[in-house]
Amino acid sequence: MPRSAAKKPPPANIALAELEPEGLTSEGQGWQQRKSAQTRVAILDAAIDCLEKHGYARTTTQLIAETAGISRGAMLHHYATKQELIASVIDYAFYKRMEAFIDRVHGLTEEQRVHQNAGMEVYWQSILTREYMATLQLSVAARTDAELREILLPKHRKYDRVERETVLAAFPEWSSKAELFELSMDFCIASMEGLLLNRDVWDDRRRRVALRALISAVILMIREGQFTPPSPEAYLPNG
Amino acid sequence: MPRSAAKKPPPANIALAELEPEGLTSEGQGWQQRKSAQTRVAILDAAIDCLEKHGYARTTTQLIAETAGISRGAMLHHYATKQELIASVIDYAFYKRMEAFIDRVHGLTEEQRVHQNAGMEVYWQSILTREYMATLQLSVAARTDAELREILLPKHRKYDRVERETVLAAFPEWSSKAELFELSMDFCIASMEGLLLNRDVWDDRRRRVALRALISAVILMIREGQFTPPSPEAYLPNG
DNA sequence: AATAAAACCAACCAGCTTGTTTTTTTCTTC
DNA sequence: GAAGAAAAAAACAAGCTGGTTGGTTTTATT
Repeated sequence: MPRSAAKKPPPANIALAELEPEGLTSEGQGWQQRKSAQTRVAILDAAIDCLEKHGYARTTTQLIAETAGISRGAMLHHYATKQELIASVIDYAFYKRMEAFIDRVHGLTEEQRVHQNAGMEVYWQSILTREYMATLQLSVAARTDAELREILLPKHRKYDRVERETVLAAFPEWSSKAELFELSMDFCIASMEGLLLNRDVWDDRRRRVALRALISAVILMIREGQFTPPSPEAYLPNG
Repeated sequence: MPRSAAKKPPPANIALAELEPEGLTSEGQGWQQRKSAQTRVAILDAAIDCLEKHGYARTTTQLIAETAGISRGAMLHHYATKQELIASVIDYAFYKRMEAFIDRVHGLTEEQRVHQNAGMEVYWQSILTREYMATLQLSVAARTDAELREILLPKHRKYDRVERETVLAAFPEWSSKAELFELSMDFCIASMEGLLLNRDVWDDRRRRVALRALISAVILMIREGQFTPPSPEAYLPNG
């Protein structure tokens, strides 16, 4: 029942390499440890599935165990409490998503990567994943759940930095304009998240058009240096 | 304990007027009906509070009743089931938010409204409300809760149309370019929602910069007609 | 081969949530 | 003023969740 264990491509940058989850490599020593790693990966993947399909509130330990194909007791042997499990899920989901992102970027041709701004499309792909949806569910839940927020927020802040480094490492030609690049990233992330949220209520055409507008806006922003608002702070009293 | 009942400004457009919630006017006939309306408003406001502060999953009937300052039995007298209550909350929150939006737009000078694009700032204000947050919580919950989705989705689609009409009615000069205006609205809504979600993890400056970039992008988009992406569909295989 | 440890499983308990039912209070109306 | 309806409160029943506990199988060690 355990799913295929995580592959091991060489970590693409230092910041990400440090975050590689432990105890999940199925190449280790004894049969027991290998089995244990497989089970853990199965549990984490099951948890991501549950988070994506049922949201944080309905992701019960029972449901995760069923999805993973093991008993609840077995699961609680590997992750004593739900908090512990969720913490591991956060790390696992982020690492897996970044890994996939890097893989996809490496799959681009130089032409696509530099001149066709395909990076944004790849990033959008990384947002359409189970892993990202699971993370988003946790983020929203954390907003109203102090306990979860205490676990998630520090990790989120750290991963925010690592994500910047990772993306910048994948597009080294922007290193000289790091600040502008990161502003564009922020803008891009926020907009794509919002787009993702409206997926259900908008039709396909509408989403496509909005996404195209977004990508165009970012390209323009990054080309021109920045937009020049007519009266910068005039209509931004608070927020 | 019941809060101040809803004021009654003349509805600003037809589509919105049809949606005015019933049974909430505290000017009606007998004392009992007035009291009943006050209690209902108190319950709905309490529910919005709870949704914003605790999320959908933790918004229990018990908690709503406590927040409203009444017993749970009293609440279930007015709204027999939780579904019924939530359905009313959706209507109430949307109507209240649109009402406030219209009020704020009417409060703008012609200079602000037309030449300074203050409409977007006003819209951002309407997103920073308890009502919007409560709605957002419901939206996210509905994604993984079939029962809730059946209640929310049709309302959401309807309100999406009404919102377009309402905003367009507030900015009639755009009627001739309705399609472009609505595309800009979509883009604006998605981006602001995403921005709202990242409120906790980003610092104040970062949010401000991203918001400014967003507003600038929309202004540019609406001025230039549309952005011209280098290769429109090239990097949009799916999504 | 025997002991220790890891992995796994099943049952239980306390707390909470929702919806129903019953009772009490308050207001309307004849 | 009294009967009846509406509103509010309280008590009850059934189901689910998370964490704990005790027991069983499998693997590692000596």
